[in-house]
Amino acid sequence: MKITRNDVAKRAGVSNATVSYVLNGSGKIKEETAKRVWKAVKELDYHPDMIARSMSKNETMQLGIVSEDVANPFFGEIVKGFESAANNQNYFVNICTGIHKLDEYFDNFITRRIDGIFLTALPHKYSNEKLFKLVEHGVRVVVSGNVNVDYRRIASIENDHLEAMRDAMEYLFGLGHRHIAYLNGLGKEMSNDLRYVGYKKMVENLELPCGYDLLINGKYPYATGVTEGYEEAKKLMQLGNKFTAVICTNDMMAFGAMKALQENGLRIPQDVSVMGFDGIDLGQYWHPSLTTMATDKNAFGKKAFELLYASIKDETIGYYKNKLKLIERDSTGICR
Amino acid sequence: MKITRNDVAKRAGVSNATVSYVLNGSGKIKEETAKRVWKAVKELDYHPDMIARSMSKNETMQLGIVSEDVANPFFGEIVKGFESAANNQNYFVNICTGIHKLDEYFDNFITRRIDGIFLTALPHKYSNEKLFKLVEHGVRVVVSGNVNVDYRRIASIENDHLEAMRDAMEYLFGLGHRHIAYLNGLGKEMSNDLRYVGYKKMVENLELPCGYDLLINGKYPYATGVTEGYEEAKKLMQLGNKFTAVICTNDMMAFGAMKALQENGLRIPQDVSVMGFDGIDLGQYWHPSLTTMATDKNAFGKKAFELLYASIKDETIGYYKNKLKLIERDSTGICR
DNA sequence: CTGAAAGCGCTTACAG
DNA sequence: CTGAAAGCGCTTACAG
Repeated sequence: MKITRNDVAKRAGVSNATVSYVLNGSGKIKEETAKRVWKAVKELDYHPDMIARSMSKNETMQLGIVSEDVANPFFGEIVKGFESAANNQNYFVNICTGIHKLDEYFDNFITRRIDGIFLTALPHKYSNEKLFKLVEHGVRVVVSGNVNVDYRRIASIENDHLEAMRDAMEYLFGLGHRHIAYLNGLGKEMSNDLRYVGYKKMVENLELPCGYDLLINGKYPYATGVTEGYEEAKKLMQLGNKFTAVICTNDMMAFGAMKALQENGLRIPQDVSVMGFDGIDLGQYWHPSLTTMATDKNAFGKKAFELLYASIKDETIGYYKNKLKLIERDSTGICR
Repeated sequence: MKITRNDVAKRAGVSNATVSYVLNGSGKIKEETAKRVWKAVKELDYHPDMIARSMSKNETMQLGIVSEDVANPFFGEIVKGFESAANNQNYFVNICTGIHKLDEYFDNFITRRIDGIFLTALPHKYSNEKLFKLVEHGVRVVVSGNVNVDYRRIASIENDHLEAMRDAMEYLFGLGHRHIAYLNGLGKEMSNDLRYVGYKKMVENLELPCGYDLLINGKYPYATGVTEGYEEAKKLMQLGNKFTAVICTNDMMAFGAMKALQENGLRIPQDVSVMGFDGIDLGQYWHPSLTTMATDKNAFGKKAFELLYASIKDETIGYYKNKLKLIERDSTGICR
């Protein structure tokens, strides 16, 4: 038989309500009564029932995090930062990999009365309409990677990819590079990634002679794994245009790209410089180690939770723009 | 105002119970009545409340998966396989990173009435006693990586590391290697990892002249990231003993080890062969690509779910031993 | 084939 | 300072 509050109450010789007050620290209960209650709890090995609590409190203390790709260490680190901060406030977090249609997840969040979610999936996977529906049903949302959402209605946290791309391009420019390629993890039609936008802008600003000839788009809608980096680098080489540096949408792609370039006898960085985005740990062990625009992933996840928490507690719709930092390593060098 | 079953019932002109029967497909309801109910559901945009359902059904349809290190792609893939299979049976899965003390999580599982968990964390993080307590409280468990647990009481799934290590050693032996090092991700005191046991056994069986001189233990209790591989390889070199091949506890460690070896001017595989365990995708893009003992991660995760499901549905305590497969790539070669 | 009603285990205003 | 009781939104035997 399951031990309930009633059992505890009986054993402690008090009422149901008193047990609640003691356990939740609400109400003022005589210390001596409280002691009896705690004693009964221990003796019976009583575990409160959160389901029943959720029922009456109308909050579940559960949060969801929808992440595009848990197998990418980049997201893994963010998730850790988020979860750690959430646990400190007694939230339990559900991680959803987004393999299935997100619509199903969204319905699940409503049906399970999840208090809030952190949504890092790409916008093409869901409609903003669905997002608002979620909010209407009482699920708080913090979004990342969706430039089209109205940030006055939905809290959001973004990497400042525009600025980061500018820094990356200026860095390579400073090393003498004028033929800089960009391997885009997104399909052609997806113009909502600011790295893409930033790249095109910087090609103009720096008046690069290559123009857009070195821009390789990926699979629609989105694929940024090692494999894609490898394949896009192959495509770039097949084009036959001159290039001396390659920027990739993320580090994983950069790993794949390096592999392809090396297989073709190109030395890094002597013949071609390569850089990525994200700053995952692995980059420093790659051969050669990877220059990258790094995000402080732990802080990012923590900040995401804080925005969500603020949204739950006092309806605050926050917005946070995260700055990336250049980490210079061995995969980039002076243009010869 | 929240829309409930009562609202639907009223609108459809039926009772509360009838709505339940229709939505759950239980009971025999006239088709024409059912239609009215579904119509009302649509019109009101009604979402059933799982919390209330859990309350009366005494099942939450939530599963937990406790994974040592979500940032390692190896676990990420397993998680995906598990989650995918679970979703097909309408389960929702919570992924727990195990950053905090697992005891807290365990209490959480009870308190939240999680139907079952897949526990892949290392045994030193929890006591078997705690595990049994979980089961007593109605939480089903499938465990992995705990050789000490009684597999007649707790369902489990294990990689056949003993056999895999034998295959790995015989493979290297066949290439002519007689001085084979093992970089162990676990601390000295942890003898419950079968790779470690298998290594020592094979050193004996093959009568390797190196004996145990090339066995490097890791940090207590457990650390198998790139960094550890790097550091242990350094230690190995400092020892000054002759070695021509290196086996690592997992692929991530192998990456770090390769880096350290290369930094010391050793060529892979010309001067030293390196292999890992796991078979993560990244291995094929490394430079040189990594020879490894691979697990079918998706299948592993799926199987884990099936064991858990069987345990929930009909109290079956299953056991499954997973076979690894040698993937030969460029990081290993004939001993010169 | 359908409805009235008890029950799941908590919380919390309201009395006292 | 403590208790009796209503309520949270479902499910499901039991009647009819």
